[in-house]
Amino acid sequence: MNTTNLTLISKNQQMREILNQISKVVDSDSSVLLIGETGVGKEIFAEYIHKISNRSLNAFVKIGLAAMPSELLASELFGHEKGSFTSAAGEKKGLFEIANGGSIFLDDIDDVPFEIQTKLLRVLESKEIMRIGGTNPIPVDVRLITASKVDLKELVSRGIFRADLFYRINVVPFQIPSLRERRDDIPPLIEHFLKMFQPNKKIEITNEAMKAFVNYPWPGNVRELKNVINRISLFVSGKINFDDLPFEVQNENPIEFLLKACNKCYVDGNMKFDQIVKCLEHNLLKEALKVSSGNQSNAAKNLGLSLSTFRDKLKKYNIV
Amino acid sequence: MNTTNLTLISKNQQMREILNQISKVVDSDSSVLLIGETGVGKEIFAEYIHKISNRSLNAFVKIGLAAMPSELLASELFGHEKGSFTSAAGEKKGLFEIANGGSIFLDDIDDVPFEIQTKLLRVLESKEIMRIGGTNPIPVDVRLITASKVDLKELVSRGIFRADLFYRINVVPFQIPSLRERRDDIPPLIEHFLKMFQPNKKIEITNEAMKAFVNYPWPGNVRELKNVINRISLFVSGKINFDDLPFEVQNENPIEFLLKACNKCYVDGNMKFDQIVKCLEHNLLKEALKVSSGNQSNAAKNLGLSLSTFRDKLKKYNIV
DNA sequence: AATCTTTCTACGGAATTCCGTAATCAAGTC
DNA sequence: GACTTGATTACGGAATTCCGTAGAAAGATT
Repeated sequence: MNTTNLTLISKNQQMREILNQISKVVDSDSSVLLIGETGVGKEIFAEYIHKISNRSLNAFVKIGLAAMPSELLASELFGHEKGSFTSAAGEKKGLFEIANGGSIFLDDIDDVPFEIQTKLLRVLESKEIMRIGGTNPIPVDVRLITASKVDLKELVSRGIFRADLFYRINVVPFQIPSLRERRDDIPPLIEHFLKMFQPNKKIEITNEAMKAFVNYPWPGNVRELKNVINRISLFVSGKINFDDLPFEVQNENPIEFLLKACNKCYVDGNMKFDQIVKCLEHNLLKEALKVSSGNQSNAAKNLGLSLSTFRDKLKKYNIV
Repeated sequence: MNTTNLTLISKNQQMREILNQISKVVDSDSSVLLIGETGVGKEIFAEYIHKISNRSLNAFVKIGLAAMPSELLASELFGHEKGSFTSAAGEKKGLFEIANGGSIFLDDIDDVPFEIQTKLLRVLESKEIMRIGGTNPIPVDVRLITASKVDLKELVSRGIFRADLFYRINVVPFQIPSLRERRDDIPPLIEHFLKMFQPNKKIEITNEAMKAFVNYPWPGNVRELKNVINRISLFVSGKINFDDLPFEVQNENPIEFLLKACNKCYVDGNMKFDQIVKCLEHNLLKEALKVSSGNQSNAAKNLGLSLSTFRDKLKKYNIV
C-alpha cells in the first residue's frame, strides 16, 4: 500500500491525454476530482498533481474517507481544541491546517456522510476552518483533490450527495480508465513492478503467462496487478510460467474463452468474419437487454454505446 | 437419399432471391450451374428447375459423376451399341438420349476426368451424341443442369477443368448458400423433416435443443440435418431434449462457446461493447493470417472480406 | 391532476467503414 | 529479359455506422 514510489507508468493514449490535461490546469489551484474504480491509481495521480504544481514545496496530505465515523472524521480534518474531543488530550491540528499552502487529497469522497459534506462545503466556501470546540476561524489555503469510485452526479440526483459541494469539487474532473480499458499498459506495469519487488533478479515471462495477464479483467485494477506480481516475485526465480499465475488469472479469463471460441468458429465452424461478428453482436445486445431487464437506456450505457447507436443496432438485428 | 419429395423449404432471403432468379431464366433452355457445398440441396434445385420449366413433361435424368471410371461414365452418358462395351450384352441408350426433350442433371461435375470433359463439350457444341461403338450421331435436345462443390473458375485456372466447357456450363450460375449461412431456415426445415419422418406423431423441441440445432455449423448441410432428424425421430416420442441430440451437435458447437464466452466478457469481465467486438475482430484477423500463413489475399477470402476491407482492418488494429 | 423524471422514438449530418479499381511489386516461367 | 501470375499497396467515393438533439410517451412524485 506504500505509494511513495511516484511513478506513473503508462504509454496508453487515454492516459497520456489525461496527463496532458492535468499539466494544463495544475497551477490553477482549481479543485480536481478524480473518478475511477478502486485500484486505478487515483492516489498516485493526486500526489503527482501536487508534486508538479507550484505548491510542491508545501505539504501533501491524504486521507481516506471511507467508513469513518463522523466525529472522528471531523476531528481529523479540522482538528480540535484542548479537551474538546472525548478523551483527546491536548489540542490537535486538523489535516486542513497541516496542508496549509499545499494540497489535501480526500479519497473516497463518495463515502462521506451528509453532515460532513456540509462542513466541507463551508470550508471550501469560506477558505477557513474552525477547530472542533474552537471559536475563531483559521484561514487555510489548500488545493483540494478528491477521488470518487462512482459518478458523483448520480449520487447528487439520488439526493445522497450535496449538489453545491459537488460543484465545488468537480471543477476539473478526470475519468481514470480502468486497467482493462488500457490493456496495453499491463506489460510495462508488470515490468515495472517486477523491478520494484526484485531489483536484483532478472525475471522473464512466458508468452502464455503474459497473454493471460493481458486478458484477465483485473477487477482490482493496478492495485490487484501489483499484489499479484508481488506474490509471484516471492517464489519465482527465472521465468514466470502460466502455472505460476493465481487461480483467477488462469481460469477466470473471459477473453481467453472468447478468443478460443472465436478461433473455433473460424476454423471448425467455417464461419465468415461477418457471421461471427454479427452473431456475437446480436448475442451481446440481447444479453445486455436481459441484464437490464429490458431497459434500453441502461443496456446502452452498460455496453458503452450511445442510446441511438444501441437502438440502431437493435433495429439492424431485428431485436424486439 | 431419396429426394422424390420436391419441396424447397426456405424462408431465407438469399434463397428466395435465387428462386426468383431461377424463375426468370427457367424457360430459356440455358445451361445452369449450381455451386454449393455437399448437402445444400443442389439435386432438389435441379429437379425444381426441370419441373417448373416447359420441359417438365419430358424426362429428368440425373447422375453423379464423382469417382466413376472413365469408361463406365462414357457408356452411361452416351450409351453404346451392341457388343461394343466389354461384357455388356445388348445395345444401351445413354442418359443424354433418355433425357431427350427434357433435362439432364450432372452432379459433381468438378470430379469429371479431363477426357470426359472433352466428350461432354463435343455434345454440347454439336447438340448430338455418338454412342460408344456407334457410327452415326444422334441429335439430342436436353437442358443441361450441372452442380459443383467448388468454384470451377479455380479449377480452370489450375488447368484441371477445360475453360471452354466451363463457359458452356456456366451460362447461368447459382451460388447456393450453405445451411450455416442461412440459419433462419433451420427451424422450418426441422419441422418439415419431422413431419416427413413421423407424419403421425406430434413431436416438439425444447428451446435448448433448438438453440443447439441452430448454432451447430452443419458441415453436411441440409443432408446432415435430415439424417439427424431421421435418427432422432426413430426413438423420440413427445419432445426432443438437448440430451437426445447427437454428440457432435451437443458438443462441437462453436457458436455456443462463443456466445457463452461473450456473456462472460460482458458480465464477469465488465467489458464494453467496443472492447469485446474489437478484441474479437483483432483476434480473428490474426487467426486468419496465421491460418493462411501470412497471405493477406487468402486470409481476406477465407473471412469473406474484400482484400481492401481486410487491409483497412489490419491497419485499424495495427497488425503487422 | 400537475409536474418532474425517465425512457423511448425519430431524424439528420459527421465520421467511419467498405470495396472496386488500378498501380506497384515479387516471383516464377519461357 | 520479356511475360505471366499472384500478392501487396494506395486511393476515392458509395454505403453504413455513430451519436447528438429534441420531441413524444410513460412512469413517478407530489
